[in-house]
Amino acid sequence: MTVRTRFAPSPTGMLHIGGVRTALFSWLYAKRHGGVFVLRIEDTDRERSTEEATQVILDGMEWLGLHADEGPFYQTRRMDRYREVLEQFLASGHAYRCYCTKEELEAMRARQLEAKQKPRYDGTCRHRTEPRPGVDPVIRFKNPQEGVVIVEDEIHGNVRFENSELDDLIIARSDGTPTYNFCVVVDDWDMRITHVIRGDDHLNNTPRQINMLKALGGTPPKYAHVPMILGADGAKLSKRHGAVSVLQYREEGYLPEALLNYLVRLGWSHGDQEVFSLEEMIRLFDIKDVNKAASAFNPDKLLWLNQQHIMRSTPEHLAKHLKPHLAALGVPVDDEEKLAAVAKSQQERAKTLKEMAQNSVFFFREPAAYDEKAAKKNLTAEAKPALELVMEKLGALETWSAAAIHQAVNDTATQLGVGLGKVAQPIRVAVSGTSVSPPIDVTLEVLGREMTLQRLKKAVEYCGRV
RNA sequence: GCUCCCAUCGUCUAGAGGCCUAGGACACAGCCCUCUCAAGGCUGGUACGAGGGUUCGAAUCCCUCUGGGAGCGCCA
Repeated sequence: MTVRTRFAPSPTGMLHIGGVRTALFSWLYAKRHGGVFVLRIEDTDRERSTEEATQVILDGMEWLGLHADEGPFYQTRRMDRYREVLEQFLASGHAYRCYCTKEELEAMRARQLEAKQKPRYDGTCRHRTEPRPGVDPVIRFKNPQEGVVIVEDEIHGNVRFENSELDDLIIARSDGTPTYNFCVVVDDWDMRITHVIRGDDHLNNTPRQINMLKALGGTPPKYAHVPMILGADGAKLSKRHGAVSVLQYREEGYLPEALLNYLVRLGWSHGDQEVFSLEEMIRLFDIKDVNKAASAFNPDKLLWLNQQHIMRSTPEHLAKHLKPHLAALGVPVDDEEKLAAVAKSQQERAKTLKEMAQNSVFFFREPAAYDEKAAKKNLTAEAKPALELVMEKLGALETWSAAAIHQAVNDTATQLGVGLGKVAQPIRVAVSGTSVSPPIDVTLEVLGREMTLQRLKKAVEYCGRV
């Protein structure tokens, strides 16, 4: 049987890393088993669902590369099917119309809470035969009152629920629209989902869903309820630490594979390995190995992993992702070859693409001004002779290569009887405007002879002025 | 309140009875390397929530407690 998994977010809030992780687990599981990954948008709550949130889900999945093999399906377009099953349940006696008013329900709830009981519907309308005038009924599922439901969970093992703990849940509102738990069951069955991988906040819903599925004549899929992600402070994920739109991570300069790597390691591991390529994740990941306990989101480790992935990337891959960040800084680049060379020179010293872009602007545009401290320390009268000499040597170079540049810089230091730093640092400030850049030979090579000499000339003049 | 879930360094985790004087990673501190920043290397501190069992032996199995989380909506 082909493995079929699904990711079924509701577009009521922003897609954040918690959702992305369950999506990733489902996607990985499908890929690993040569299965099918389905995307379904659960938008039955017309009040709270937004176009914007739907778009974030679609864009986020696209950016991360978690492509759906089927879908996106929208629940709002499946209303006819839900109505059909509703009628079927009503006809077969698996469901009934309930005429209890909201006020009555609230009163019942208050009484039960008062008596320190679990609030639940008491089944008043189970045997009602006549409609109640003036009340638009809801439809309730007639849950079995005896016996147990065993949820066979890939992560938690068998979890046992007494049917006597469950009540008759509402599956259609008084306006006739179906509710979440019901739609999920119909959809998962219709879409022939074999593995339901979702947050463990749904574990308690599962026995009801299994009961409805059985009423539908279906057989339960495999379940895997994955632990939730907590904020860095160990509390529930909030906007302060990670509960932001996934797209935020793109803006901040994270590589999609780095975010995925971070997320896959939350609650899952493979020996001591920390860095995983996408291929390794697919090959090594198994839902059975996922931990049961919730885990806290650690931005520092995500940052470190991003750097690891940047270091391991090909310059071309980096260039592709770096480009929009440079553009955002007002530096549109069309020289792909130079962009790749820049990325290569920076990939060992940037934790994010945003940072890389900021530190790479000087390769394309002359700095408006020198960093004050850097200039004061390095563009001094003492540095002037070094800059003049190295400028002369660089100008005379036959080939403009890192090796040749390295030689020229070294020779300058030797000739002047000073350390390499006394020559390299002033050059660095001269060309980049700051005291930080890739190794000076590489920097100059990528920058090109023309811009190098031009900026050195300016620096020499600057040294003369102070 | 009731039901269900969970519990190893600050954080992510390894550990499926002896290999554990508990390993790795992030972060932190120090040192080395060094043209800057990084990267890399080395060193260091910090953890099995508590109490009972079972066993020759328990982080690992069982029970109780404690602590945390989820669900109990005409939300998803």
